[in-house]
Amino acid sequence: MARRAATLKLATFNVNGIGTRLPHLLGWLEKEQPDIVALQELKAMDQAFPFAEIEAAGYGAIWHGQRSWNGVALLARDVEPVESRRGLPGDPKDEQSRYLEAAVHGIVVGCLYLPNGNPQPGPKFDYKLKWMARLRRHAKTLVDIGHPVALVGDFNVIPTDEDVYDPKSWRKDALIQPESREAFEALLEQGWTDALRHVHPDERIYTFWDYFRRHAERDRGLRIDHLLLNPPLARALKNAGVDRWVRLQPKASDHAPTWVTLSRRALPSATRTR
DNA sequence: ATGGCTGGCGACGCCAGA
Repeated sequence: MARRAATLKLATFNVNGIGTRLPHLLGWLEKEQPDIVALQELKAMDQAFPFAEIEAAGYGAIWHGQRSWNGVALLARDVEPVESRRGLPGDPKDEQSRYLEAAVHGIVVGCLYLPNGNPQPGPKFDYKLKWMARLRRHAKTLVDIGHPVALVGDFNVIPTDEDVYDPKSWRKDALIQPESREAFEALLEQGWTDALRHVHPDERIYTFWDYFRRHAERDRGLRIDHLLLNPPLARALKNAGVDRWVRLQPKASDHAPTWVTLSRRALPSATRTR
């Protein structure tokens, strides 16, 4: 029997259309073997989610689709995620599929697709800021529960000028506005660790490159996909990175899978025994 | 300062993304 790896790999990947990107997703799962995966921008209704192919790859899954836009999912190697929440609390009229939460391998994982907010100013930017306020309220209930929690996904926020190849060219964009950054900062101040920045404090490291001017090949990108860890989970953090090779493939998503590895020994025993 | 690419939708151009 194969010995279990000492680390657990948790990743987030905005696929920009699960239909078009299924071959990329399956190729990446096969090569990198993540244990937990949060997906965003399925751009597909529930019945179009390719569960058979994902299950054949060795993953259990839950998903929350939507016609044309949005859509989030959680995958777990060898097990079924145990859903704890579908939709962000705080606005019963919000119809957009942007939040899904589950217990997976002993960790509570919130998968989120934060609104883009462009153009700003305007109603879409207002929606973004309101959504971030709701996320902060919900995150506050999770950060101190004394159990490992991760909030991961496409946050659509460039936290600092070190997280963008050219801040000037993004000056008017919703992703870089002071209000967006302050809301993200306020979230971190609850006690969350920005895992990628924690592991790489001084490096330029991007998770998104737009489709223009060969920006991916020239590594002119943004860091907007984040993995936030609460204190019990941050203690288990071993490494973090971006699978940029996925972005350099033909017909790729504009985002790359972004991940952390976690020491199983530093996690509660439930994650080590079955 | 602007436009450049891409996916989904549903029938060729439009909306949304970031």
